[in-house]
Amino acid sequence: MQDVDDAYQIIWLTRRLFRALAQKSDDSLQDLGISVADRAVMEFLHPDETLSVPEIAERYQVSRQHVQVTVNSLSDAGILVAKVNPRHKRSPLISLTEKGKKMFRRIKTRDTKVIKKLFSNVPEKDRRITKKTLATLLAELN
Amino acid sequence: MQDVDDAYQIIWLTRRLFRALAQKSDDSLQDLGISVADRAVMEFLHPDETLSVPEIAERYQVSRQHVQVTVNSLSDAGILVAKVNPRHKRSPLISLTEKGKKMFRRIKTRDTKVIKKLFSNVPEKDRRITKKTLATLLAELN
DNA sequence: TCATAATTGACAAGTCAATTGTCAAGTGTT
DNA sequence: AACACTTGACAATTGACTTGTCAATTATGA
Repeated sequence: MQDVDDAYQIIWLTRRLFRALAQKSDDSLQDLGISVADRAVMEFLHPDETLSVPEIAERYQVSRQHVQVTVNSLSDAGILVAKVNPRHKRSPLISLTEKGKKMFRRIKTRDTKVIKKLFSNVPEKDRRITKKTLATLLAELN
Repeated sequence: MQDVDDAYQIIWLTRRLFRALAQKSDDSLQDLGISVADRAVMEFLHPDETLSVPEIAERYQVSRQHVQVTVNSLSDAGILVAKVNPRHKRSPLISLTEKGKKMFRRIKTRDTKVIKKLFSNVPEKDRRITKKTLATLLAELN
């Protein structure tokens, strides 16, 4: 059962890693008053996407209600703007404000530093294979 | 920035995969009335570990209070037993009951089937590399 | 050995990412 | 015009955690 053993451990490691990453991410975003969910939404809109809430939800693979809440709070904070959607009166198009773009650039710059350090001991080939493997697994699950 | 790009995607994939796995795991455990957290605790005790609550918490990297709650509920369900700890009157040693062992074996058998299928397109070498990469990242974060 | 510090179970309250369900307004289809 | 679908707003709930507090127990170091 050696074959299943590695598989099993990959799954276990995915859990652990997820939690550790979420923790780290959370810490890093704290001073900006941004949650991990907020960050994810911003990512879909950066730098110049213009999407309705249901569209974001679909890409994020999350309920539209959840996205709605975070879009609303980011809008209140002046990070997102809603522009009239010619195709749907009730469902405006959301995009980053200048403030939002600037903030996301800042977030990404910080992340890049951390990620570089995090992956400093992982050779490029291994990164590619890991990426491919995870993508395969994810595809298999959907 | 190609190097950071793969890294970035690995992190993103870890998130996605975690959620997809949690969903799957949840579905699979539903009929047994076991949560993902319950399962994790059972895993640390299977097949014949005997640990106190704080010890489980340390291995799980989770607060002892959280483990306590799930241990209590699993004990109520007859899945775990507490035996007197000669080294600490207030902190009994926890282990799986026969019922608990049987249940975990069942869970693991089911999982193995799913995992085999899930990894059917991932060659052994890639599994090893993925495992190593994730372990490296996790270690780096702690 | 004795005071003080650390560990532990029980209980409580809160957080965070997410879900499901419902309603009424808006849209598209036949 | 009738009907089904989409959407934003609102509400309630879930699951996996956290932090904090209390009182009982155990470890320690002068």
